[in-house]
Amino acid sequence: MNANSADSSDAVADSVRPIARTSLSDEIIAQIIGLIKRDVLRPGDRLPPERELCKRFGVGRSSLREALRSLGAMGVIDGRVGEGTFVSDNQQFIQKALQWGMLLNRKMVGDLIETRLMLESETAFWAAQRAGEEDMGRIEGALADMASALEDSAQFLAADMRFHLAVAGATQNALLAGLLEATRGYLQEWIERSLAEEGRAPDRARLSLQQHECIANALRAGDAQAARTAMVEHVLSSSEDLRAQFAAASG
Amino acid sequence: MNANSADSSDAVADSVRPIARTSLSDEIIAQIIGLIKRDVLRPGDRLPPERELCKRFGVGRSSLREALRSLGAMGVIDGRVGEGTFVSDNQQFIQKALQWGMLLNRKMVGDLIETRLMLESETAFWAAQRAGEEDMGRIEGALADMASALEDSAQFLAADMRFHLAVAGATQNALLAGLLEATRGYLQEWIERSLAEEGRAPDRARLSLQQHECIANALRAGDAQAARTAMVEHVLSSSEDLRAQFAAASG
DNA sequence: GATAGCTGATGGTCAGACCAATTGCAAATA
DNA sequence: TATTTGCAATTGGTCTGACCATCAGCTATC
Repeated sequence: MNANSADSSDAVADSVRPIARTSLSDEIIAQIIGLIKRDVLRPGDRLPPERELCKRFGVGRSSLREALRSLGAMGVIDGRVGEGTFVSDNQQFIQKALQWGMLLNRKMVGDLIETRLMLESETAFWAAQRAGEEDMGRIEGALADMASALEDSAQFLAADMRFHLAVAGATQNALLAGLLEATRGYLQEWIERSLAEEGRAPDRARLSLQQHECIANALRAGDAQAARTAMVEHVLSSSEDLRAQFAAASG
Repeated sequence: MNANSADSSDAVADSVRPIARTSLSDEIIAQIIGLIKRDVLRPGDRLPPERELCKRFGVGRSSLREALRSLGAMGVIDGRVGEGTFVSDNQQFIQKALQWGMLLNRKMVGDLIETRLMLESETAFWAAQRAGEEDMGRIEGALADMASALEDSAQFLAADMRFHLAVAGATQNALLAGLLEATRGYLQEWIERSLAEEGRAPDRARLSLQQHECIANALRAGDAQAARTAMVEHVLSSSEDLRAQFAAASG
């Protein structure tokens, strides 16, 4: 290779960039996401039948279906045979991601317990600063439900979850709320077992309720530090059982 | 509907649950994930050609390809025409999830900046308690690179990122590290602009280096509180520019 | 010894067909 | 009339076989 050709190839390397080689499916994905983003397609909406979408996009059914598959894998859409394909009501990428991660890496459950402490405490911190009346209503509603379900562990747990999700929502940070919801959703299974196998569920529930009241008070007062502290205390105490449960399950 | 049929249908409702109706693709996905989890397939490995996988799984190519598409959407595998399909070296579900979320919801960038503060500070907290010699080596190596690249903002930024990722790795919590890596990866673009358009990059870099040294010292000392505080300070100061940048871009 | 060109392997796409589940309507039934 | 039964259309799921575009590696050429 002589000096001349070397020069020209360097000049080319600086001014030329690889052309985008996107597959048909990827373009379809981009278009559908665009439709959802621009609210042309809303959660719950039904997409046109595949065969019609093929015509509209001008592609074969394989390409279209592969695009739909990708969207489905991310939980963006959801197909039901005989009915149609629907835009998911709740766009939960992060849940999906954790789901996949969990499939591939079981240790991740341990990490999840740990990460949850951080997520919960920080959501409490920010929720205290940002919760509006509506948010507080949801939070205290969940608290009331917990109080009236001390004997019914399933209902108690459901209200418990509502409480935490309401707090997450009050942060006004969708990403944070999504992360919390995802981790919580995954740990829920273990939490259930932990509560069920305990035997002394009512006692446990009473303590939990008390801790939640503490958190709610801090939120209502707008005291971010207190909210975080209360949440840390709660999560730590509830994590103990959880860890034991997990250790037993994975051992 | 008479009383008898009502009774029986209720009895059925209680004891019968919907049978799992998993599609072929989903089973293929499960099997491939199983192979990866059991280390039969390792990151970087090449899968058999599609046509051969079809025979082995005993399915048509559409089903197989839709399965591969799903895995691809989650970043588990990666197909290159003419070469083959490969298991991704880094399994980054969370990155993928954020990527999708970002496509669908632009506000998420704002949330990301906020969430990053929490992630960074908490990783510092845990890293201080768990960093081994190897981790500290990586961290201090990155710090040295930063020091020697004060004038080269691109290199400085790269070393900066290495620093933060090394800290994340030191937590020994893959989930936390993944979350941090994902958020960081996404903000990197904005961080670059923020540094580039500033003009006074070297000054900015010097301050940044100083803050990183502070963090590294706390980590080396195993002082978790100090590490967190130092990280909060650093991220807050660097976030100011970032926020301005983002506000300008989205405004 | 380097280059251009050929060949085979491989992912990407298409078309048409059939299957299975679901819905909705219409006919048969009580 | 009210309920059940049964058929037909719709729709996602799958299969087949074909063709294209791209890439790696080999081969013949200069």
